[in-house]
This record gives sequence, C-alpha cells and structure tokens, in this order.
Amino acid sequence: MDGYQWRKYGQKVTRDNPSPRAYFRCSKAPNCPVKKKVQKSLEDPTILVATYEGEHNHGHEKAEISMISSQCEEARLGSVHVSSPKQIMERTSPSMNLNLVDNVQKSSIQQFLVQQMATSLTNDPNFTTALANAISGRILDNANKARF
DNA sequence: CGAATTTGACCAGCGC
DNA sequence: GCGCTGGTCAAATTCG
Repeated sequence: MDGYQWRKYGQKVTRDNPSPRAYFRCSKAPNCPVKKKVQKSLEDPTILVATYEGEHNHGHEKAEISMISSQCEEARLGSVHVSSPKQIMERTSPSMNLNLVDNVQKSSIQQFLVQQMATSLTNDPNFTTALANAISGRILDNANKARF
C-alpha cells in the first residue's frame, strides 16, 4: 500500500523473473490512467519493486508520505543483513532511481517528486536519524523474530 | 450484499 | 503463419 487505492487486475509470471508480477490500476478514479506493476527484485527477492506508469489525474493527499514508508518497508525487508543506517540510505536511494529510470520517458512529475523526496530525505538529518532509528528498531525486531 | 482479488482465457506484438 | 511472451479482461470466488 502506498497511499493510493489500487485494484489488482492481473498477474503473470514473466520469463526474466521467476516470481509472478502483479498488475494494478488506480481504483480511486475510474478515469485515472495510472498503472503499476509489482514484482520481486531480481537481486534481492525480499525486495518488492513497483513500477509506476502514467500520472494520477486526481488528488494524492498522503501519497508522498506513504511512498516514503513504502520505501522504508523496502529498506526494512531488503537490508536485514546490514548494520549501518547509512548503508540503508544508500540502498534505498538507488532503488528509487531504478524505479524512476523506467518511467523517465513517461512521467517527469513523479520523477521530480521522488527526486525531491530523496533529496530532502537525505538532506534532513533529523528525518534521516529518525528513519534510521525506526528502521534499526524494526531490523532488530525482525532479526530477533527470525532468529528465535 | 457490494467491493476486491484470483485466475484462466484472451489478445496483440514480435521473432523465427 | 506459428508460437512465445507480456498485458488485459472478466467470471468466479473471497472478504468485509
């Protein structure tokens, strides 16, 4: 979940990626042209990569914040083996860019948005620390659960 | 009971 | 023209 209301309309297992890929459309507005593909990362199967196509033509109140938390989720799931919060940020940002390069020719608005988000995230020491703390806490929690 | 998800069928594009 | 592959549709099913 990333702040929008998505309706799943299909699922396929692709050739280049053994894990099934899911197709989502925005169910908030019927005329919304935005589409979303979700599949597991080739590199790290614990990470879910979401590819956005198009732009929402309706309001997206908390979408940005929710997107951040979805990236947090990625970091939490994908970085259980790293110990330094800095590494988490370094892992998180490239995955954002990876998602973006796929959409560069289609939408520049959300690219700019996420770009801004990533910049403000990494430039704001308070948020970075808070985020790192939150993630570290969850990592420890997760690791404990996994170990015991 | 309505909305969302699942899942196989269907379709279009592409390479051989 | 045929088969493979990615994307979408829609009926059935599940869930709130």
